Amino acid sequence: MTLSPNTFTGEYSYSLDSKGRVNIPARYRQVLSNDNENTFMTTRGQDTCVWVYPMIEWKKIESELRKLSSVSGTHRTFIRQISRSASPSTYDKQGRIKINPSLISYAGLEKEVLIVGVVKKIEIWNPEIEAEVYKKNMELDPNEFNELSTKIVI
Amino acid sequence: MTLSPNTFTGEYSYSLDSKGRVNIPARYRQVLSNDNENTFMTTRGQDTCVWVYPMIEWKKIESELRKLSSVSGTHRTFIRQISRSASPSTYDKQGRIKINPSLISYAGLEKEVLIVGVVKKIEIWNPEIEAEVYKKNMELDPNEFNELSTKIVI
DNA sequence: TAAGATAGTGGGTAATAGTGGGGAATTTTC
DNA sequence: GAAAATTCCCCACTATTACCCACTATCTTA
Repeated sequence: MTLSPNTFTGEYSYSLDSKGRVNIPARYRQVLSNDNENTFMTTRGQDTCVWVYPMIEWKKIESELRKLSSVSGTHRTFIRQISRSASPSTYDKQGRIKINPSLISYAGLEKEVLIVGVVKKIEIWNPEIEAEVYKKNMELDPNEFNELSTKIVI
Repeated sequence: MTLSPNTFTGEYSYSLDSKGRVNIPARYRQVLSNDNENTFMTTRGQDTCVWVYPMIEWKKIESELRKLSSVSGTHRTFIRQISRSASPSTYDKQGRIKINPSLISYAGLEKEVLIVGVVKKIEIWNPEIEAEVYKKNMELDPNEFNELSTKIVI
């Protein structure tokens, strides 16, 4: 079926090899539109993980970032955080992209990694860290979630 | 008679086979509109069951999720929780879809499963769990039902 | 009620996906 | 400019998946 292009869902448990490569799940590659030219932008996530954007989606972010004035300190920090670590990566014949050493250490990645599709982008987690973050988030304000879910999930 | 498209009612008792496949009742397949291309999205239900959306219906949720900004931590968590368990499945020549191992274990599914049509989507239950949940819900606050009656007329 | 059509279940096999590693090409460093 | 390091491309192995076929039960129709 023609799934929505450049839209990622589901989670996968894959491995990061000794060369710093991770597989992009086949299903994700299949929904990538051609104009991405098999390329993703990898960058630091807002959470402790690596964010992987299809190139097309990244370009939208770039233009959003351009619009944000650098006047506000928060804005500057935000732009710096997301932009400084961004680096493109094209997947090889086997469907793997390379993750920078600096991103690997930022996200605390080890051999086993958790890949999560979060609609517009892909997250790469150390599964243990994700579990902690998950637990912490569940303790957070459930009202907001309820509100969101009554609006969105049917 | 022509039934409403993508509208599911009635319950069925089917079996989940050793490969994690369940049949979609023939009647449900018959009311599926063509633009679904025989594909469903399977996700974790709010209750202890698997939710199965016709693709068209899921895409509405997806587009709502796309509107949320990843700058908000709550939004990020919300998107992640909905999206991570979602995976598409096209039914085979025999009319079966595949249920992820993680969804099977979440919903506690065993060989015999209960399939319930809940209008916009389909639920897959372990029949024992469903019976418990049903019992518990009946004991719950009848006021909620009264409140519902102001919203919907049967 | 007999025969054909449709529906549900089980399992085998070819194709695909994921993982590891070798070696050529390229870049970096001294 | 040579040695070392890194990157990139390719091949090979294994596990998983998707597709196909077959059997039985049920429903439909004449």
